[in-house]
Amino acid sequence: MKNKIINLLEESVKKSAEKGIISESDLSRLEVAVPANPAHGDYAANAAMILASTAKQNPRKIAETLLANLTDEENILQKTEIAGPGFINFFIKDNIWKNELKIIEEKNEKFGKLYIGNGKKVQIEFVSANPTGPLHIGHARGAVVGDVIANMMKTAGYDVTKEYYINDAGNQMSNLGKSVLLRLRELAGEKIDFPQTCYQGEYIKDIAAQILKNEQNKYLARDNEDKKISYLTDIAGRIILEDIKGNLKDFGVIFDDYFSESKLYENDGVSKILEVLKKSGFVYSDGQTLWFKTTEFGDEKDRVVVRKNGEPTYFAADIAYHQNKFSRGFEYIVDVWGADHHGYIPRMYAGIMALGHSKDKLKIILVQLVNLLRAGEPVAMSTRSGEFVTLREVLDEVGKDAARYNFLMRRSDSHLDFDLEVAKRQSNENPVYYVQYAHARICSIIKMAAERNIKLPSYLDIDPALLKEPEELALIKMMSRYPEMIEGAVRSLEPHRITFYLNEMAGIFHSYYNKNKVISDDNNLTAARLFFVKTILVILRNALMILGVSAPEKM
RNA sequence: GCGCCCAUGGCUCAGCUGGAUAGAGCGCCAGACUACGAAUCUGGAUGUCGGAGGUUCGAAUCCUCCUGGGCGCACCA
Repeated sequence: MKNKIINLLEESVKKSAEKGIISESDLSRLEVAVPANPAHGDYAANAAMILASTAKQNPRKIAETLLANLTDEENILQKTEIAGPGFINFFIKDNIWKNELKIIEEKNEKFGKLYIGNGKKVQIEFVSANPTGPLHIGHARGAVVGDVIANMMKTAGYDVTKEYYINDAGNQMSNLGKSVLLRLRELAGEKIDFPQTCYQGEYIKDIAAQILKNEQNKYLARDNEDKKISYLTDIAGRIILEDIKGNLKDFGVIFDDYFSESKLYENDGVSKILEVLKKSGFVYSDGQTLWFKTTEFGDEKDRVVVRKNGEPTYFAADIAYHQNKFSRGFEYIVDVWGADHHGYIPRMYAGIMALGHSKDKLKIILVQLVNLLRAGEPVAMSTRSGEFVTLREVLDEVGKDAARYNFLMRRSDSHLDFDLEVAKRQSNENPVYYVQYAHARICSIIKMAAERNIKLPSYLDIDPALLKEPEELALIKMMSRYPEMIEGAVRSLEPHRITFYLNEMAGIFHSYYNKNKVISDDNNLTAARLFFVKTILVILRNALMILGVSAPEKM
């Protein structure tokens, strides 16, 4: 619908320009938006004000010209008006809006699918937590945001791959092996002074116990320590990664790929990239140390890529990793990071730009930390002490739907209070149930109709003119704009727009439900309303599907 | 010290990339089930959009400075 208005306007601008009445100007700033106040029409355009600055004419006069040259071939406009400083307000005929119901019915689960992605290959990388411990609640938010962004982009016609990057090459990993070794010896009865720098969590003991059971005492002797640690690192890493995968799966997050950092080092992959950068002059040496000139791309200082001891840094691997992504044919890359990594952004951009990739091929989404509460009181979280609430615990306690929905209720770059008590409460404080309840209610109505042998009508069976309640019209417009909402969410990569949309829509529906009976003695009215609520179901389902939240038929 | 991100009713947050009179939810008070599901609905008020300038037809939104919070500033990942 919005596109139709834009087309009408563009035609008019062209026509007016040909006639020389106005000088055609940049149309890229042309904006058609839904006004906050419904009295200002279904859509409003700022075209006249935009053109006024270059044309040096009164915006209202330009608006008049544009309207005079507007040809509404499809006859969709009820009226237009010029308002305020030069807005053009468009009022669309009710029957045109109602026509959208037919489209929703026909497209059904495909309603809201877009083609703006055009099959473009996109990779979205998220979570990517080191397999040194279980996922905690902070990872959960990133997991949902990444997953839903992926779903949105798929809906919009992108060819999306979800990837988890495993940092399994650093010394945090060998620290894991060391922690396990020490706990093993402790379990075997030795008195161990367990260092602060090691992983404190209980899960380390569990893993140690498991290994001890399988392999008895072969780690007790003090020989070949490095070898033992490396072996234990490998085993523990695998156990933890399997646990992570299981948790993510139960959270509804399934990755297409798990990409191991160590793979980057195969065939000297990392050094080869550094060699390339050296040749192009972005990498220079300072004694044994290799530096990357990230300052050339706006970073505060240059960054080390190979340490004095000859080992490449994490950053070096990350450059190679991103090059690898491009080499695999991804045309657009989305990284979802914790907000505490924001200082890393200029470096990452420098990395890809030095390798000849345009900056706009990479988009980094920052997800702010989660403030965990229980009944309003902060829950102590400390990774060092091993005290944290895991994703598993959140899932067990509040459930997948409530957890996911709660993480999607704010923009990802703003802090989120997550209250475990509120999230599991089945009450009006919990929007997920508000939306799901609307869905279950409609299912219930449809079931009731079936029990009374009332056929579920299709658009051709009903008289759309009977849908004339204010809530009906509001919902019809809102549903028609669903694809526009999705498009906005995709362009801005903002999943929270979907939850806000759903809350609003469920609100209008509940209000409508309380005022009006769907099933009544009036057969024609019943048919019209049954069909109408059926289309609401379509939108709710499609949107919840993108969020990875279930649409229950009863609750 | 330098850099990035925030600051919107009592609380938690939206505000469609600069638009018209700034919106929800929670909480508070008072009401609505012999009616398709009360996990619902109806009504009631609260704002110098942290402060001060600037940009223009127009600013919560963009620029500068200040105040107050969060986070970064490794040859860690």
